[in-house]
Amino acid sequence: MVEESKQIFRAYLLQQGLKSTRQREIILDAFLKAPAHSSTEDLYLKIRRKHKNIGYATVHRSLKLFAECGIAAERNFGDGTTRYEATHASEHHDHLICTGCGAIMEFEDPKIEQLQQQIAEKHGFAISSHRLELYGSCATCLAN
Amino acid sequence: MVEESKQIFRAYLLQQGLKSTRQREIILDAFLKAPAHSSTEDLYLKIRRKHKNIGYATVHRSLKLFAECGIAAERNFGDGTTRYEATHASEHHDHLICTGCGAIMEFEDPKIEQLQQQIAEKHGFAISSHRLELYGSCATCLAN
DNA sequence: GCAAAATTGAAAATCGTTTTCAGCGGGGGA
DNA sequence: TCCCCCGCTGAAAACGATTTTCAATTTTGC
Repeated sequence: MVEESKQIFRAYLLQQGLKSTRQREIILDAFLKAPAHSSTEDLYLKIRRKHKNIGYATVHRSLKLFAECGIAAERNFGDGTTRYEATHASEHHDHLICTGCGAIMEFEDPKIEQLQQQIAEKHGFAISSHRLELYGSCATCLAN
Repeated sequence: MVEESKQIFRAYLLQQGLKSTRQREIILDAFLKAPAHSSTEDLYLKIRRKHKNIGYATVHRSLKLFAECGIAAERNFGDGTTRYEATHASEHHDHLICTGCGAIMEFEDPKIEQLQQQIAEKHGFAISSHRLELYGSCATCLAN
């Protein structure tokens, strides 16, 4: 899956007349290894540890590129920072977010997707994407 | 419904030891009359037309208060600005957002809510709120 | 009315994000 | 291979929305 993402990204660069650079490879590697839902800052700090000369702006620009070519998805859970998630061709999924400890869990439900489709049709609407987030307390936080 | 919201707000102020002021009443009035999904800026400019001496910060602070006491809900549709929506004890609803013209439509679907509940239970999770947004093209934009 | 405490408005600070710009570097063509 | 064009980079500055600061003002309980 990681290799596939890399190939998609490289193909995208080629197709768009963009260049393959050392930095982009480093950032791509770091991104694909990082935990899902990392922020630009998270990733920047992580990369910074090994590569002192890579700038925040470059990390930011690379993440935008990843999102453009489809190997990453931007997420926004309302805490003011944008997070990125590798999509590596996986099924779409939604999120459960614990407002107590900040834990983020993923789930998918075809039935909900299907109902969304029906609602859109009823409004003459063509869905291109959606977001569904459930906020509350996770099992661990409930136990305390 | 408007009256009910006003009473909830006033009760909240009292309960929290906060003060009822001319500005808060003006902003509350304007908020309850404004279109759903107005931004702080929208509301500020609207109020500014009649009350030249009410500051942006006060509008902002009041909206936060409205959200705190439950008569308003913060929304964030990914365009970088926070929008507020009067809840006046209405049923919960979700949003269809047209990425072409920016139109925002509302819908509700008890079946989806129910499925969400089931998913949460499966993960030992207690939902306190959720958001569901469908992005795409509205009927009008599709016709063009 | 008085005093204590909260509120206000303007301005400044802050936060994450995005752009600028001068120098660097990739890679196609000679 | 060597150029050269043009995209890329990093640091810093710009940006836009949000939040805080602070001195003056207003509200509220007594």
